Amino acid sequence: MAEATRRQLLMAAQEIFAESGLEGARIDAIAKRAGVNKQLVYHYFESKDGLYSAVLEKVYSEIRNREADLHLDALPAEEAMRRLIEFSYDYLRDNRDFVRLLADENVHGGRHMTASETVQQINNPTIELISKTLARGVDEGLFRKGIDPLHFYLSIAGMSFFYFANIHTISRAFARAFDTAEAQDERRAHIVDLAMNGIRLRPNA
Amino acid sequence: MAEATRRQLLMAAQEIFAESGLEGARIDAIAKRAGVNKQLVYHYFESKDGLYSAVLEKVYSEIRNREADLHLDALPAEEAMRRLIEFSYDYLRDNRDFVRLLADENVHGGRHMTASETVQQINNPTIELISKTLARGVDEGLFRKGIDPLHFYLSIAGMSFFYFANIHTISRAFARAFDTAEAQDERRAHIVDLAMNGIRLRPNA
Amino acid sequence: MAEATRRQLLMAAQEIFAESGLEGARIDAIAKRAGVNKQLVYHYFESKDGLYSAVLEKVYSEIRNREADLHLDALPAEEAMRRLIEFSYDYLRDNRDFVRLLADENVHGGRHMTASETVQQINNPTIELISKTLARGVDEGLFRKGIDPLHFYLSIAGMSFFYFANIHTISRAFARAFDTAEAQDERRAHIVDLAMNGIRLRPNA
Amino acid sequence: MAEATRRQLLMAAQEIFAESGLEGARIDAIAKRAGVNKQLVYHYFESKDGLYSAVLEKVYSEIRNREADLHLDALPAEEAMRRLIEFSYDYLRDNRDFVRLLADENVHGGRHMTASETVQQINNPTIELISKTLARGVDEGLFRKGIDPLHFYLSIAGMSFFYFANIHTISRAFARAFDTAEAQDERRAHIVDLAMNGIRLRPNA
DNA sequence: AATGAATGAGGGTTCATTCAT
DNA sequence: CATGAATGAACCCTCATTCAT
Repeated sequence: MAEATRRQLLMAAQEIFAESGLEGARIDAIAKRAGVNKQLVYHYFESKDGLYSAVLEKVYSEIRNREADLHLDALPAEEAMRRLIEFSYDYLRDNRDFVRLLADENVHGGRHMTASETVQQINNPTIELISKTLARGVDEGLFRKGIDPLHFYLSIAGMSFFYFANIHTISRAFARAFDTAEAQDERRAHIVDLAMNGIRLRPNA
Repeated sequence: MAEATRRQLLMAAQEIFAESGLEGARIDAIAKRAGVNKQLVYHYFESKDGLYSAVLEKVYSEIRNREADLHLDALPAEEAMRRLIEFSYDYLRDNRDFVRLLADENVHGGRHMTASETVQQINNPTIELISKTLARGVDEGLFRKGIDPLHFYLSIAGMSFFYFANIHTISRAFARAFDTAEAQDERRAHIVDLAMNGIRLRPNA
Repeated sequence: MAEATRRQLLMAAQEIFAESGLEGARIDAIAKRAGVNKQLVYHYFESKDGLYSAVLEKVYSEIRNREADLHLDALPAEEAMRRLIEFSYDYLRDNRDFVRLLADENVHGGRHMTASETVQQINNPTIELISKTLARGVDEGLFRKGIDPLHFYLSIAGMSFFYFANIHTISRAFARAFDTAEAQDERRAHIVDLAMNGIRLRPNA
Repeated sequence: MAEATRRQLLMAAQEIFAESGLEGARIDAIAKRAGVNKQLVYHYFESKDGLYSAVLEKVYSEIRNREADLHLDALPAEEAMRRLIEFSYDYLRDNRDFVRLLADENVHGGRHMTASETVQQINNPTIELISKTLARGVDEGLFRKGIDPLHFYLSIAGMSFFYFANIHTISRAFARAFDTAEAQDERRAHIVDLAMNGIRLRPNA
């Protein structure tokens, strides 16, 4: 079945690109892991770069569905914001491929995203959500005024992303294991604490 | 002169590895930019990986000297911490090569740092500094208790790093130019604001 | 057709390895003479050494078929042994590639033959044949007792091999042309004479 | 001291050329083993080939002195010839470098010997010696007539040379260790026996 | 006499890609 | 839809050799 083959290739490519980066990945290895002929890569995706772009589209688009499920509107601002931060952390923790692919794409100057429209479709709703939640919090007298939603997004994303993207050098630098569940829970708690207090009008003692 | 040649190579390599990543970089291009013969790479650094490791050592060790110049001990905790955050942001802003090399090294699993001891020698003093400054702030009744210095470091580093490391995808995703001086100043102000309020006992309104 | 390509490569490689030795041979030259792309060497044989091993296997295995055709059992011992010596000389004379490859492989410490089983399968039957023929000659009262078949094989092979393998230095040393048909016939006659009389009970006057 | 340096280089070169062949040998390795600067190779020998030629000259010229010491004239023909055969075997056994260099030089078409006169000066006296000894044996009624001295030399040399030159493939082919002292003594005895009986009028039973 | 620094040519090998079926 | 065979460009690296002192 044609569609199945395409999917196999995409899955294998995601794994291998995440493991080895764009240039480190081998078309042969991808085809082999997908269990199909190498030439099909060209049949379906035109080139290695085409395949890479398709993988990026795929991992990006997978976020959307998840975010939509949050249903934060019904919650109080405090609770909503906390969930948003947690979600943003959890997503990276559970999708390490996404982290690695994003890092790698930036090493390559983001050139595979030029053509893509998916990326914009994804991030802007998130900013909208943050914006609304911040505003609600301000109305409720909980959050400080003047927090830029985009920058706030970059901050919470950054605090999580940095941890997972650079886990190798960080582990080395601090001679500590950061790959355990405990370490990751600790990190999560810190981020939530720092970000929430960073925007609160009256922080927790 | 031998030492000059070595330095030339190292500089050229830093630039090109930062531009293109480990695998994207071409030994030919590095030698050409250094204005020396290609074989000297092997004479001085043994291999491409050896050269890459040497570049990483170099960029890492350059941070140390800078940090030592901060002299934060004499300042009030609030001021000291603000300067530390600013420094950590400014350093990444002014050393984009470092950001890209760090990202790339992590894409490759951090394998070039295994042998290096330089990395540890750099980060631990920073954590010490943060630790002391946090303690002083707590004593002065300014900062909240219980902030983990290592995690706080990861947070402020992450907020800056994410911005510079992923500037390509971010610019694309939000259809905004982040490479201007204004945008960067804005980002800096946000990080300082969020981080400082994140640890303050009584945040600024 | 894949098999044809493989064969072409093997033939070209045999010639060029025999001409220039393992290290003197150029993969480019082999591919060119085979009329195929260089990369196919790696596709079919994995490496230059792999190709070299394959060539050795080939030239070794080609002896077997020939030896089997001798049918010495039906002949009197004297005649059988003479034919065996002649065959061993003629084979080297007519397969100079084999001589050169064997010499070269030994220059390289015989490392390509470690894996091969072909070699043993070839030589042992020959020793068997010599052994039986010597025994028959002893029974017939023609040959001396106590001739070691393996050493006798090494001797007749050596007398022929030395001549062909070192023909360059020999020609130079004795300022004589050894590459003519006459010189070769003379050598053949000498070897047969010396070897046969060496094992006879009553030598020819 | 200049002469000492030259000698060091020659010795190191002999070893390494014998180990690795002309093309396998590295100038760097030779200089290092000699404990001198690489450039001196060019100073003293002009090129790698020049050094190789010098090594060949050296190992060839070392035979001469030895052969002169034999003093076979005073001995009975039988004894003289036996000693000659033994010497020719022993020399190769004790100078494996010579064997390997000779084999290697022939793999390369003997091109380094073109210029040399040493080689001729060495071999011709040997043939003379054999010739005289054979003649004396015929006169004494011990040896057969009509043995060609040059071919006889090639035969005894070949029986020994083949054994030592191809010891790797031979060991492999017959799954026997040929590098032991016992095996070598056995071989020596066989060669003497076969060659002597090959030329005797009445062989030993 | 001797050295360290530097070079150019090319070697084996890899890999994305295309051809032919 | 899928495959096996084949290619060309280039990459890392090696090595004999020369330059400058």
